[in-house]
Amino acid sequence: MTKTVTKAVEQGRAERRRALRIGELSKLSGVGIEALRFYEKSGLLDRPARTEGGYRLYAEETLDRLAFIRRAQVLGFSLAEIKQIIAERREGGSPCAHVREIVRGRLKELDERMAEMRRYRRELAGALAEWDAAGDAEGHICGLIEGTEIEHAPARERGIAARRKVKR
Amino acid sequence: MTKTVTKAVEQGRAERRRALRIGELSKLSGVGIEALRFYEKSGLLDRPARTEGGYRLYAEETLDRLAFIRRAQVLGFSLAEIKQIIAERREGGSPCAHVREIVRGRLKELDERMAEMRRYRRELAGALAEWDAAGDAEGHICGLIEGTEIEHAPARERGIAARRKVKR
DNA sequence: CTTGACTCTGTAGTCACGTACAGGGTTTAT
DNA sequence: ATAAACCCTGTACGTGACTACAGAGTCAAG
Repeated sequence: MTKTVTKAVEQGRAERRRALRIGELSKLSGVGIEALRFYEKSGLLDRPARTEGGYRLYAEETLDRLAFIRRAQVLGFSLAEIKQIIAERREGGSPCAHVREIVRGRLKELDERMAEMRRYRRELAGALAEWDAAGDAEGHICGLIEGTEIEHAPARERGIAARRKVKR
Repeated sequence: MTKTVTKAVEQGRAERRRALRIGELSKLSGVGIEALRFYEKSGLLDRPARTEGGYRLYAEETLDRLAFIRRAQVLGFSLAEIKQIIAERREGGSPCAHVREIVRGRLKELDERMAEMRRYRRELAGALAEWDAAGDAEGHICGLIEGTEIEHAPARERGIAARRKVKR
């Protein structure tokens, strides 16, 4: 164990200031401990060094990696995509072409989705106004909804895993 | 069994043209069989009549109900909300006040979300343009992502279960 | 009366992204 | 040397809206 500690210290001096244990990394990065382990299991984080006792020892670079992951997530990339990007990078290629492709697709999706949302907003607001004016009639569940045209709901709505629940 | 069949036929003549079996209802409504059973279990569809053998026999009104559900879904209501609306209606009250409330909330959410999406779009498109101009540098995974400001991602992103995966 | 299409119940699995234990072992400060 | 604080693995749970399946029973046509 002294050996490992020494190694960690050497690293701390020579290569990096210090190795982080999972709790420190969690605090510094804002990513929960469980999530860190989950990322490791999912291949988003490399398996870190360990102490003799089995504790994970992260290099400080991991903070950069995590920042990358968070940013990419905020940009709407799924963990699977992020993983792929990282893997491409590791294989020496520049993943940016791929990233660019994804981004272009995302932009297109986004535009479609925003158009749809505008339509939807119009519908909702229109229905609301109408209802305000007319009051509720009998014999149906709610005219507000029943009166809404549906005109064959757009087929999409898949693949925009984007921007869900990236906390903080 | 003759009794039930007779009842079904009476219904077919007197009240409604015919009772639908689950497969027919599924085809006519476009809602999968399993989903229909799931809706029943979730309280979105009333328990239908049954043949002696236990087959579900749906009144044609069920099509209206399903259309209602689909429309509400397209409008961004969750199944839980839809269920509540239907329940309120059954209890004699007009759910429209409640619906209106939900709709108002939805509109607000929607506006926020659209604003966020516009921001996001700008970020993405900006990053893309920048990348196109600058080419890729070394030493990082992808400047496209790494260069993106993150400025503390918006806290929201919850409660807009809206418009996900309403198929067809 | 038999065949094949249909339907039944109940349980389990899917997706994405984690969170929450339980039941241990390790490190560190005193 | 001991207690507090930390960490380990593995599994199960949570969401929302379904989908899949197994194994059994029912219905309509020929």
